[in-house]
Amino acid sequence: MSTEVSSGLQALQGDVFDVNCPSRGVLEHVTSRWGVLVLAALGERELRFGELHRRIGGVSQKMLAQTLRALAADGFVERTVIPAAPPRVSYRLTETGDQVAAHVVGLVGWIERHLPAILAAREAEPAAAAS
Amino acid sequence: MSTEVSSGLQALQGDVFDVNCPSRGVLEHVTSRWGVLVLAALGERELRFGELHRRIGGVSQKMLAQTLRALAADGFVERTVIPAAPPRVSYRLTETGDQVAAHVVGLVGWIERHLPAILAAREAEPAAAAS
DNA sequence: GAAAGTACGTACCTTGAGGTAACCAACGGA
DNA sequence: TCCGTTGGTTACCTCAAGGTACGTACTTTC
Repeated sequence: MSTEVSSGLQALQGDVFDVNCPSRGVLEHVTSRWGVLVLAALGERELRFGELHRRIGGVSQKMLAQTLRALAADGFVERTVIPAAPPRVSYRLTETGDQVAAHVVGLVGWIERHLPAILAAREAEPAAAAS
Repeated sequence: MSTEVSSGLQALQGDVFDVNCPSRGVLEHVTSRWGVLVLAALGERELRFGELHRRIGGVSQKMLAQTLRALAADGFVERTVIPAAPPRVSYRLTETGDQVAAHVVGLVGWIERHLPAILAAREAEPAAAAS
């Protein structure tokens, strides 16, 4: 078990292999379809809502807002409202957000660099590519 | 555009921010709900189907098989059948799989270690935790 | 001889992720 | 005066992710 309180002491860390561990939730926010891309985009620099929307191809405003809310709730992203004529909102990574984003950017970068090799392997193998 | 063939030259790498880039598919296999956990589990050592099933809390046999098929198709996981009485099947990371898994393990490990801090931040903030 | 373990495949059904579209409020510009 | 921009929210609907359950084929164990 993980992060047990019942025994009187907090676990020092989580265990993603445990179904009930709250780390599962955090992991799913971070590795969600749009969560990864938001973190990767904000890993480059601070961005406004519209900029994020344009940067991440295919996101709807709804999902972008929802993803940002989840990441903000976990303390990875900070939301700043610039009180201007049409109020502009800026998003940047927090200190902890910067650390997760570093891992995410590393993963994403690896995939981008090795994409040709992966694609080649796909066609070579007779295995079915589902999902 | 990414991995363009129409112009006569293969792009050297993908771009996850492009909706049509095939890296999106690979990324979603790797960061899928069970994909992350399978890679993390196999990052520790080679495992049989049943062992994976027991290790990863909450997976159904169906999803485990499906996830393994997708990861095998991308060339991250190698399937080995041991021709025994009830044929046993073993799964291990390929060389490229080992590299992605390293990133995934790093990310997962970071989350596990920082879980208490994240949970504390969640409660401190008034933001709504959705999804 | 019945039950259980191993490694799935498949049919069926539910849930929720996620898309579309409309609406809002405030302001600047034509 | 009406339109467009910014950053959303909300309602509605669809489709696929994913769970449950059962079948299979062969073997060991009780």
